This record gives sequence, C-alpha cells and structure tokens, in this order.
Amino acid sequence: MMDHVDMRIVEELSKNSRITMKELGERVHLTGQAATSRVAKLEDQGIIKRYTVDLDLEKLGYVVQAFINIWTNDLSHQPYLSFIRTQTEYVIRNYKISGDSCYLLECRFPSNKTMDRFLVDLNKHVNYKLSIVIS
Amino acid sequence: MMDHVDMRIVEELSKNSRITMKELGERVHLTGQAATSRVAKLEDQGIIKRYTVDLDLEKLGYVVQAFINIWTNDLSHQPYLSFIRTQTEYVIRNYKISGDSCYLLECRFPSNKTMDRFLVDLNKHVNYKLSIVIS
DNA sequence: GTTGAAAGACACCATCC
DNA sequence: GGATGGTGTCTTTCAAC
Repeated sequence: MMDHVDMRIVEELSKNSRITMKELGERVHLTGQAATSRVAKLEDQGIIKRYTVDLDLEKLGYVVQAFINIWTNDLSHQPYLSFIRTQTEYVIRNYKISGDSCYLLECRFPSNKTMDRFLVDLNKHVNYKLSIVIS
Repeated sequence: MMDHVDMRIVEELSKNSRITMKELGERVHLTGQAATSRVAKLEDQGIIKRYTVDLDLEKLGYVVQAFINIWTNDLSHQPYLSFIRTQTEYVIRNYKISGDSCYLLECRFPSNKTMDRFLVDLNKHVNYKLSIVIS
C-alpha cells in the first residue's frame, strides 16, 4: 500500500500542506502530475483525512488548555457523550481510554471563568480530575 | 486584532487548508486579494502556525495510540526530556501539566512490541502510567 | 477593501512510454 | 506505474478608486 515515496509525501504535506503539487513533486523527485495522482490515491484511501492548519490557541484567545480525566459509574455513557457534543467550542478531542479513567477529554477555554462553568456542568454527569497544560 | 471575518477565515482553513484564496474569499464574502492579505497577516502574527494534514494513524501503520502520565522525583527533568527528543517517531506531543503527574505524553506505536521497548527505555528515566486509546 | 489588467505559475486533461 | 504537452484557471503584482 504505502511505499517510501508515499511516506515522504505525507511527511512533506505535514510540514506544509499548501505547497503546490509541482513543489511537492520536486521534493520527492517526481513530476507534479505523478505527485498529484499519488496524493489523490492517499486521499481516496482515507490516509489523508483532511488538510488543516496549526493555530496558536493562546493568540486566538483560548488562554487555558486542559486535559480532563473522566470517571463514570453509569452503564450508559450517553448523558456525558451528549453533553460534550454540545460543547464543541471548548472540546478539542475526547478519547476513550483504558486504565483508571473512562475518557480523556482535551479542552481549551478563553478564561478560568468559562472553564469553571464548564466543569460545573460536567460534574452533573460524571466525576473528573483536571490537569492544566502549562506548556 | 481578530474580527469576525478573521475567525471565519481560520474556521474555513481548519476545514480545508488547500482551498484557493479566491474560494476562501467567496466563503467569507471577500475578494481573493482581500483574503490573501488577511491570511498573510494571520501568518505574520503567528496565529496560523503552519498548514498541515490530518492523517489516519492506523492506516499509516501506527496501530497503538497511548497517553502516558509521567512522574519523576528528579529536580532536573533533562534526562527524560533528552530521551523523548530521541523518540520523535513515537512521540506526538509532550505536555507539561499541573496535577498528579509532571507530564502527559501522547504517543503512537506500530505494534505492542515497539511500545514495550519504548516503555522499558522510558522506565530508566521516570515512572509512568499508561492509558491506551480505544477510540 | 474593491476593481481591473498583466505576466507567470499551476492544475487538469488526454496522450504517450 | 511515470513523463510530456496544451488549455483553462488561479495567483501575484501592479495600478487607480
């Protein structure tokens, strides 16, 4: 499926996904057209899911970043899962994990005040342990 | 600094960073030139850090994804920090966090065997608690 | 921030190896 | 699978408003 050239392509696109296909081709010693068709295949296979940007969350006004471990004794996790689906502004990702806790929730908040409000609401559904990201 | 149009631009580029400036302009009701200059400003301000891709790690052969909480009693964290800098293939991100543990390490591995080797080496520098990502 | 026009670069197509 | 050549589109850089 993936050969070394595909690996190099994925690597280069991770570094800068807005380069032209011609430029990408040169970096992996291919013509632009060959690069284009390989990238199209990677997209079709779902290996490349989407093209996106790395943003500076602090500069965007999200001053607080946090990881929140989630515990719940309920057999159904639906109340929790429904709740976080309503909080897309603050929730970056929600991982189901093995180990002590049930989920690991990655969040960002514009202030401690909004985080506090979020945690109060979260606490209606589950127990949690908060870890603030320092760097 | 950031107005609503800039917010919309960042939003659209998050969804697809490979659209043309003309297309981006249309989506936020601007001309291509105006979109280009706004994006250039966002890049200069460091709000847009880089253009990248979302990859399917499983399809790339990284079958195991894990979060690892790190504890250390050493005053200097340098041995640990030096170690993870040598493990760029497996380490996605390393967060310094508040709370119980010192760091939260996000990793991916092509197999349980490679993860085990990593953990054995990691254990020479710090104590850890492993959480495997299920979904 | 918009419009318009120029040159250059790129993407996409079919065709070929 | 990859390379070549032609056409239409986009980008870039001016200008003036």
